[in-house]
Amino acid sequence: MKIVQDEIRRGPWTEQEDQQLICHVNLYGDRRWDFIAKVSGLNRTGKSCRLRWLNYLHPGLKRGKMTPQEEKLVIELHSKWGNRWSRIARKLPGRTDNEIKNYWRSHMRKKTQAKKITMLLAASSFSNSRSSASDNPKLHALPSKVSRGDLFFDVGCPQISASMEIKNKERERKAENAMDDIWQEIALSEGKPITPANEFYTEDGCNFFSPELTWPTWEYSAGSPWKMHNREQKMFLPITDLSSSYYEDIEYFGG
DNA sequence: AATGACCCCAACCGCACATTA
DNA sequence: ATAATGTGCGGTTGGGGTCAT
Repeated sequence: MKIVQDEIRRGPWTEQEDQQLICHVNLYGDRRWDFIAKVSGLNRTGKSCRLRWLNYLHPGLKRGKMTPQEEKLVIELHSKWGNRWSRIARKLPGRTDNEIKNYWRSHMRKKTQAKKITMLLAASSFSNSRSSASDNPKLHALPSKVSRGDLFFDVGCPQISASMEIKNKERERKAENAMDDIWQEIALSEGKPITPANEFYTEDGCNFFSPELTWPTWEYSAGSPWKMHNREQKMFLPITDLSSSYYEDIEYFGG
């Protein structure tokens, strides 16, 4: 006889699933995700539960737009550490690695594109004032939609904008997806070469304005079925007496 | 108003590493 | 010592929302 297992659920979480997960994390702590996935009755994988908790349900999360300070810090830290999103996230209280990663991809790319345009325009007008933008193969390679309202600055050149309505958008999109290109572009636009992420790394060297992220963690009492691993202990700074008002005490944020 | 293009972000995947049995 | 299991991380994808035409 074949045991038919309930199919593992995927995709967006419902309000009810969220409540169930919160309830069980409160009971068992935010570790043993496979266990939580099983006992909660959620037909989700442990990984999925962990991700939902860390990226969405965690009480310490900060929602909303990145502040200019946060943006600056992300840029600074990324120049030091590269795509070490989780490490960068630890320096931004309430922000997740996923959030920073997404932010970087969307916002930094736009910023880079905008910079590239100004550089190309400057180069174009300097090197060859006779040729039009449409003659310039480099300008053909520019993204077709750079003048959206949320761009970091206004390109402000209607002739160029018109010339940028390029036909082969598919090719551009694929090119844009290459993360390495983005880093190269950023390095170029900043006028400095890319350096290995670890080269300048010191844990102390990044105290800009944010204090070390202190994620709330769970008390592991003697009676608790869970024990914190050495690795995990290292991940969290000591926090005293969270037991009484775990959620209420979680507030940081900013400077 | 309809449609297509694009952006944002939640969620997934695969891999690597740590821990446990 | 090692296989199995659990967790963390970086990269990628897909769907919904928004904007431009």
